Amino acid sequence: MKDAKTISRAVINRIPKYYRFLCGLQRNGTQKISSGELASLMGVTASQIRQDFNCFGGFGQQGYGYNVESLINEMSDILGLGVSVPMILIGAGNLGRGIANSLDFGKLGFELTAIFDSDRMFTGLKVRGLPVRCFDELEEFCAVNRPRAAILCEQSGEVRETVLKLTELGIHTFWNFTQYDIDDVFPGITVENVCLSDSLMTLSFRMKNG
Amino acid sequence: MKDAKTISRAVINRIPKYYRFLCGLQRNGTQKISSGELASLMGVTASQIRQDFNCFGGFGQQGYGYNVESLINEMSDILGLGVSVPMILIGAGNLGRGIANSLDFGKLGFELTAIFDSDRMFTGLKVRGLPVRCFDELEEFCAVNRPRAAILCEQSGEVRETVLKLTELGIHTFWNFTQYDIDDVFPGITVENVCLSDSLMTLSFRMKNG
DNA sequence: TAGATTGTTAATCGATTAACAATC
DNA sequence: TAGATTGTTAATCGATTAACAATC
Repeated sequence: MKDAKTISRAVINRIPKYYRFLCGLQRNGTQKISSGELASLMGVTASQIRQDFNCFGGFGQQGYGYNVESLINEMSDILGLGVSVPMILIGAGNLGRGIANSLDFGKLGFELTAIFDSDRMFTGLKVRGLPVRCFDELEEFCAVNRPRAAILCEQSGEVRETVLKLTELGIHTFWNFTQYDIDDVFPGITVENVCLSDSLMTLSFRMKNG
Repeated sequence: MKDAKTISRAVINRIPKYYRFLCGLQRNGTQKISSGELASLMGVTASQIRQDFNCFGGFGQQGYGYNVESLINEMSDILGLGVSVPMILIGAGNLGRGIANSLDFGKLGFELTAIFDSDRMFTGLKVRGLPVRCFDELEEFCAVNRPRAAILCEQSGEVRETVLKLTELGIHTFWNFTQYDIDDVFPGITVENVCLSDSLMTLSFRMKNG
């Protein structure tokens, strides 16, 4: 296996899709698959699949193909899905509640352990069984429970301040749904920006120009 | 301006980000900006900005730079934000409600006109002022109101059937939040897949291997 | 005119695809 | 052994960056 740091973003972004399709195959009872079969199923090239898989090691058997179950296990290990990282949600508005309630964090390598909102209107509201906490509790909660990742769903423009604060409290991984890009703002943090309005604007472009 | 169909996906995906930063500059009262200044603000290269802008036409003035307001207007036109396309939401679960309530569709080139859910438990519930309708009403609603785009937030695996049905009812543009990729499944449709669990898995990988 | 900055061509870089030897 | 399919190298393709002439 290559050093994980050298694997390109393009490859990494494809791994979850492989994982998803392989899980679907397993549910159908498929036990082996060749790169060619998987390629036509997923609408990609067999070359790309073999190149991608070989970033992580030789999972296949020449003349035979890939064993679905062991491939799933490898992918799960690569993605770190078996390691449960405590994660908090910042922002209990519509989008925050929607995300908290709609994902199976346990299957994705995380555990949602707390929800915070600066607006006291939300304090005490139960979201997915967790009480919404006010910001005053943040420091103590982090000291005691040591969350290591945060979902950012704030509406306000205080995102940079929030990230700085959370970084000081030991959180260095951010799943960012706010309007504000935080790539590379602070060295050493890991960020995934999901800008839904950008996504909808590209759809608008493609619909109206396609 | 190049033919829109020849513009690469990489460029299209960057346009909303330019638009977002330019709107921020305008709010600060900035009237002109050079590709170099914008580049350092956004953390990209000036070359890339000039290449991207020139896919759509020469917006700048040599020796001066770009006028922020006219650039915003051009971007808005390119993205089609001024044209309001009627859009419906399929699936009024947690994620569907979160998305319906958290976006300003009017500013993004769409108008949310109806919400449908196959589960009658939701029927009549008001989401963002719109009543959730049952699937029986879908055909008549489309015949009368002619929506042209749909947000897919179903939990079930019936997504392909839903897309086929909507296609027959005149909807060819899909913003897809389900687990099921629908690229190229039906010819002539425009799809933007947003797989949140894929996004979280890539974050898991990068956190745990970075 | 001199300085600045664009628009555009050329060079580089990286990612994808094709080809094929290795091998099960 | 013969057939199939991987792992991996080489070729192609596309996207990004650098360079610079055009021009405001």
